[in-house]
Amino acid sequence: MDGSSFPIARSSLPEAAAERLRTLIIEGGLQPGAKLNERELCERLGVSRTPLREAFRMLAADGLLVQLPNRGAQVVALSPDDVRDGFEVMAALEGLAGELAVARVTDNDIADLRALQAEMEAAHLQHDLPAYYRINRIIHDRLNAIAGNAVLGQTYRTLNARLHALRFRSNLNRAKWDQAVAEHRSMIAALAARDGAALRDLLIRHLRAKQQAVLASMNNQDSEIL
Amino acid sequence: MDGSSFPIARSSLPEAAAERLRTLIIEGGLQPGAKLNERELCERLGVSRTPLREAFRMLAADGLLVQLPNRGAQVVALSPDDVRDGFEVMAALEGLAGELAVARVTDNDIADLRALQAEMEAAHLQHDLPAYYRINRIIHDRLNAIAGNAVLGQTYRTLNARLHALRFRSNLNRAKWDQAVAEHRSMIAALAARDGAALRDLLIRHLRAKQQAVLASMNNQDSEIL
DNA sequence: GCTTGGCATATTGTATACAAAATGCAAGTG
DNA sequence: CACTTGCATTTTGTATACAATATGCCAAGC
Repeated sequence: MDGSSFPIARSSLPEAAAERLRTLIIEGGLQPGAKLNERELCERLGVSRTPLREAFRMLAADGLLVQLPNRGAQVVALSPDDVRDGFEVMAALEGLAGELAVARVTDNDIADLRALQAEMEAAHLQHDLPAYYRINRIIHDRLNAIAGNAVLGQTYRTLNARLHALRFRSNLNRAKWDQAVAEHRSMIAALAARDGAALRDLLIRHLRAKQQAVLASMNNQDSEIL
Repeated sequence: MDGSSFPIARSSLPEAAAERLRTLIIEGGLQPGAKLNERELCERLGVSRTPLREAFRMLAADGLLVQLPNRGAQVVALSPDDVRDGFEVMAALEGLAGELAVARVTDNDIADLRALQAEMEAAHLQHDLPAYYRINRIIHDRLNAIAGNAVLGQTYRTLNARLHALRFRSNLNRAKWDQAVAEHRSMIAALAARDGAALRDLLIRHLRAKQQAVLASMNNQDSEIL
């Protein structure tokens, strides 16, 4: 592919519908387990059933929907086992991303990440959880971008979307939050030192901690929400 | 999910069409880069365009097809970069499978794997390459099953299908074949010893070797086919 | 009173008709 | 002669009509 092509990605109706539904599912507009009535959704999205059904197939392949023959589609409701399994795979993927990133990271990348880390620590100091989550996500995405593996990036984003469909509020108490921020600082240090094994290890531990927190909040109704 | 439900999986027309196309792509009935004419495929598969298009969406989500707006679908043609990236992710996934399998493997599992290993070595001695590939695949699938992570299994199978769509004939010469068989023996030993780190390491090396072989055969027209 | 059978309704599944876009070809122009 | 331009044809995109299946309700039987 040379740089002279500018493919206009006029997204088709099925893609647009899928994107809209994806957002609704991840942001909670459609609750886990919710049954999706085709005719009703057609009206809400302003498309006919054919493109909507193609969108369903796409989202089902991503694991955001389950389609039961002759009984329609519903938003996936992840079991604790699904969450455990999903985070285990995420940890392996992020670990790989760390190893690959070490081999390709530039000094500019590290400077960018340090700036993001500073923003994140500021959000942490100000107890600004939404900003923290936002920057956190950007940092992880950036790491994946540095890794430069398209298949990894695609797999990561798909699985991440599925886990986010939980709309989990992990029981992120103060101690865990402090811990997570510290881990991020170590990660950037490992990346700057080009220590792939250490970075992989940190990322896997980081994800395991998140896994434990999410699983705990799934079991505890009264989990501490911060 | 309790064990008392027996959902009859009457596969729908789109699913059946997708399965048929998947087989055609993986086994070479449809060559990489081939343009898929909807009307023609409808006749060949005996379905109308609506379910066929839903099948297209499913396969595109699996990465077996690419769909260009207003220009139809075509079988994916993987670049060397895609292959490199794909095998890197596969290695990470198999490594995880090894680590997880160690924690759950039973003595029966190990006995089964040893029997498969013996079959594989017999195929190797008889230079029966198809049988070798078949048993090899069964062993890797079995390892994933023992790992008991549904998300991992799903991700693994999808990516595996995409890589198999290459219909690669790696330049598997005698030395590499001997090496691969020996590696398999070591893997089973590591599993029997419940040594997760060693098994992970072996699996990753094993996949890296395969990656190199496939990449080499992509570059060399005259690669040694055995 | 609870279950079962059958009917009416609603919903999903598939085929097809129509619309929009791309493709290929031929004629015209510099 | 190469390049463009316009038209006919093909192909894809979307909506809708019809078919098949599931769902819910009510009545009848045990």
